[in-house]
Amino acid sequence: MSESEEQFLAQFDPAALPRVAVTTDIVVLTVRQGQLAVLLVQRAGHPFRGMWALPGGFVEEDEGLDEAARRELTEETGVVLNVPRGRSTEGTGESLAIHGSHLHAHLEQLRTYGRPKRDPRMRVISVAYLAFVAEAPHPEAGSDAATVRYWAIDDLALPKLGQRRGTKLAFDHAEIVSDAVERARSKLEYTTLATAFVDETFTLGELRRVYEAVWGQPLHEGNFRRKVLSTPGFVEPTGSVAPTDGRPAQLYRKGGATRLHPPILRP
Amino acid sequence: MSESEEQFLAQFDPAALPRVAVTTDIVVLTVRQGQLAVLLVQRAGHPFRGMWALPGGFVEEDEGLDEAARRELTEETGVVLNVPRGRSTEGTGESLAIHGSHLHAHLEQLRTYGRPKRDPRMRVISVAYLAFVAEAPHPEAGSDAATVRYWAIDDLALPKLGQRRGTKLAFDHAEIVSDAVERARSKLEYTTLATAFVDETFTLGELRRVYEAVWGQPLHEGNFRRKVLSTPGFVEPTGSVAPTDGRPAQLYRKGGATRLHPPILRP
DNA sequence: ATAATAGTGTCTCTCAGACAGTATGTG
DNA sequence: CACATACTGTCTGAGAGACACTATTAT
Repeated sequence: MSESEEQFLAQFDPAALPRVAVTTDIVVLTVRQGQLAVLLVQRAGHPFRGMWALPGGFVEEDEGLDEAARRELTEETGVVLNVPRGRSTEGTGESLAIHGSHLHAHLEQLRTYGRPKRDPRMRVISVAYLAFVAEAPHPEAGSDAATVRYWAIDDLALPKLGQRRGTKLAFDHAEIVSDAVERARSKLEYTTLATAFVDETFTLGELRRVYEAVWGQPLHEGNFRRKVLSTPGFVEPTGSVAPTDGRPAQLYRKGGATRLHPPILRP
Repeated sequence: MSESEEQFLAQFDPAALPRVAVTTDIVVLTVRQGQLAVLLVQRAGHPFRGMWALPGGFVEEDEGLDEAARRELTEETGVVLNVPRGRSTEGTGESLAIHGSHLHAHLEQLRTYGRPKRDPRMRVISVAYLAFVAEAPHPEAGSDAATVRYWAIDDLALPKLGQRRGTKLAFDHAEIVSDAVERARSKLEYTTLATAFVDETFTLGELRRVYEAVWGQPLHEGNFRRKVLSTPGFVEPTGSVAPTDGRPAQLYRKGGATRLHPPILRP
């Protein structure tokens, strides 16, 4: 009766448990042409062959969840995430490379989806991740996917956001993208993560257009500027300027702050 | 080469995938004696026998994740969650029964933990849930656990919250509880979920003490009252009063609002 | 009476929304 | 020049922090 832990572990039988698979799916969001967009792959194999889906796949034996998300993203889209230093469990900023060129990126866990019949192959639990990246050239397809491209959120059928027309996605990926967009909208209110959508240096106009694309509505330029500059650590001036369609603008880089106190609330 | 989806599914072999188990763990938070507290069970079997842990266990074959969380909670603590109507995928309010007496409750997914060696038995992915319940009598142990009790958060060793002294928890449960507390603190800022910690009718003093317990600092009574009453749909007066240690107080019930605009920010 | 909590009123400061106006580039 | 965008200044109203004061119970 009084069994040791070693004895217990030796006798433990994993085969007695239900057969489940664990996958990760990654929602890579970016802003391009003034619109919020998501990176999708067209499925080369069954199930849902030919339909558009989130990049993702099965988690391997001794692989962390974040690690699996990064690996699948690379395999299917060519997008490479470089982890700066250890601590892979939290949603801290990461650096992203596409075909060698380095950009900002942010990766965090979104939510886990486990409805029993969501995958026709077997019981699959999917841990969804959310990444914010700066605008980048269209990636190339990896080994597991036929085609890769960014889709504007407005061109997808996402019931939760009230968009019923548009391209239908595989599995429950429309729901996942919808949750990701809502998370992104909320994150922009309370954190400085808008800077993850722009290049390393950026103008306040570029930063404002990120907010406008994610929230889907125009912001007042002067008030936005006042708000951003009055929040310590949100952005720091670099001293250089960048040309625009009008007067050249000061360039800024991301500051040390992570959370916005007080937040910038959606209008 | 051009295989039908039926053929593909018939040939699909789940045994080729790594062997993984999926569990749910539930962080039940409540406020008792002015302190934020969490429901823990003392483990009756290996691994971590004798240590305190979150209620939870393996997800079964055709069972949704939310459903598994509720079932494990009941088996280990006697706490029964009644789902009001369908729609079990989102973090909407639910009703909770302990030994027959009904109370409010709220259940939502917290985050998924999947570090490769977090469970010595095998690779285990745990989907953690977060529940807010009103103060209730101590539950009784269920079949799978020796002892059940609420622990004040301040009496646990939670590194992320800066508490290094106190009871150590099994697995990575200290990290999970820490994340849950941070989520709860944040939710009280932006949502009306503080009402999930009190009875169906409550005084503004009781509601304020929820905020004070979760945030760990006193709030200004008059300003809190003004803020809550000026937010439409946060609370509605019932017309009756309740005795206190001083002047009797008006009773309120939860209103229809879910999110707070603008939020009540932590001091 | 005092203690304790509920509830009201008000001053001030910060800050967001609105808007006007100036600055500096391009065609 | 017109046009586009960057940037500055100011008015106003909403709301949070601080504080004083009144109300209603128990002991």
